[in-house]
Amino acid sequence: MIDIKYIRNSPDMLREAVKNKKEKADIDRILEIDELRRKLQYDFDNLRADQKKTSSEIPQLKKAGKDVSEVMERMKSLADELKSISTELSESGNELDSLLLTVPNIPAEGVPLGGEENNLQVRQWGEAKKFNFQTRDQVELAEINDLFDLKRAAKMSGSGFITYTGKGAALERALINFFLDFHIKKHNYEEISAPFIVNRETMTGTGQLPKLENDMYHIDQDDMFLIPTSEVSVTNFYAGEILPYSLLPKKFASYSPCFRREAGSYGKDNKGLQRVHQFNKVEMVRFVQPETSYDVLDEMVHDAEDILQALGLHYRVVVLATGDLSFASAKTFDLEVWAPGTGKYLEVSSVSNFLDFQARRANIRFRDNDGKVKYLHTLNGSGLATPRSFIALIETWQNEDGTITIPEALRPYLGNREIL
RNA sequence: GGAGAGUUGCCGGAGUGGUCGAACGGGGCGGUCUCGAAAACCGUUGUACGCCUCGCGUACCCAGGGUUCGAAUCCCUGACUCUCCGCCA
Repeated sequence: MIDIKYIRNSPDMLREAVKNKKEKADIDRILEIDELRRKLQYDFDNLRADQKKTSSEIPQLKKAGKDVSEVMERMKSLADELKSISTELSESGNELDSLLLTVPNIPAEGVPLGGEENNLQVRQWGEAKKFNFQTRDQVELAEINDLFDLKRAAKMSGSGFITYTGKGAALERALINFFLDFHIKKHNYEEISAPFIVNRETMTGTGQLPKLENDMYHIDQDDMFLIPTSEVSVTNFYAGEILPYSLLPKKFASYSPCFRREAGSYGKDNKGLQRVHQFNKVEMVRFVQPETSYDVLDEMVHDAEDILQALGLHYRVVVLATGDLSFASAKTFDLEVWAPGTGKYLEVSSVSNFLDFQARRANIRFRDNDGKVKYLHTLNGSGLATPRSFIALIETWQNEDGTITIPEALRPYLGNREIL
């Protein structure tokens, strides 16, 4: 959520942000409603002050044995007037609130303008591996090694679902444990495991709602949602709280399945494990003091990179252009890992700084050193998602005979075997 | 799923229609005392919005409605927590 005062003072900044992010928020209507609401609030406050003052005098008049019928008469009409103003006030308040929820975060300075095509590579690590034999892609490797079964998964759940089998299931579980342990031991994250089903308020807190309602699985009976990422539940862990200064900064690592309808994206890069409705992910979530958030953003990108490096996977780091940035994010880096069999870079991590945007929505504050209550900053990033890491790993570490060498860092999680 | 109890400020906990933003206790902070600390004593201690901005006004006692001139206090609906019973991984 963007501070209404900020919108009031710099509406052009917001018009610009809405345009660059290809959003539809109506800034002019917001300004209009805001002004109306404040006028009504002013009138209401004054009438209310009058009512309270007179009201407190009534018992005294009664005690003194005076006739209060005239005062009562006036109070009655005052009460009527107040009632109608308070109705208008709450109507305009509600409209303002729902309009404010449609305003996206403002892209940070220096973020490239334009759509996906303007995403900018900032660095890369390693290089595309050369093979002296004909490489196979994920699907071929999966068949040879019995790693996953898409047909049978579709039978149970439909297209876009996966069933990992045998060694594939073991490898996937190894990846999850490896990711979690890595962040906990090497980067000092605190492990957390929050619910996978959350309510509407929680989805609104991190900014998925109202915009992305159609992209999420919804449970009608209870009006609950399956989380698309554990960012949602973990960020809302502190919703509505004022955290003591000593608690910050807080860093969580969380494993969860992620559920995405991917409405409208059928046929787009969806071969094998590339784009699925349910996948596993280890997420990093941070609650930090405002002045540190951009440093923390860089740190988190490195935290995610460390994993790819430990697995010996070539990748590049890209800063997202305004049009590719998510609704709530001010600045996002994507990690794209090289998948030699598929012949593409695949997005395996997205690390974002939300500044105080989510904190305002979810009402997460902290008491600063000076005793003042302030909104904190939230960040999160994948570290990492398994399906595409899985693809890059098996394609990068494949051998001529179709077997897969396990990268050393992962061997402790797979019975210390060298070959999967 | 059934029955009951509860939800008040940083915490505990009063308050059942009228100067209640809220007694009292604890904690925190400041001060007196002390070489220093403890004890004791004194003071102070919520968030947000608005305006005629170092002051004043308003809102907030789980949430949303209602009754009333007036509600933390009465009524309705809902959420959550706890206890017991049932069911169950």
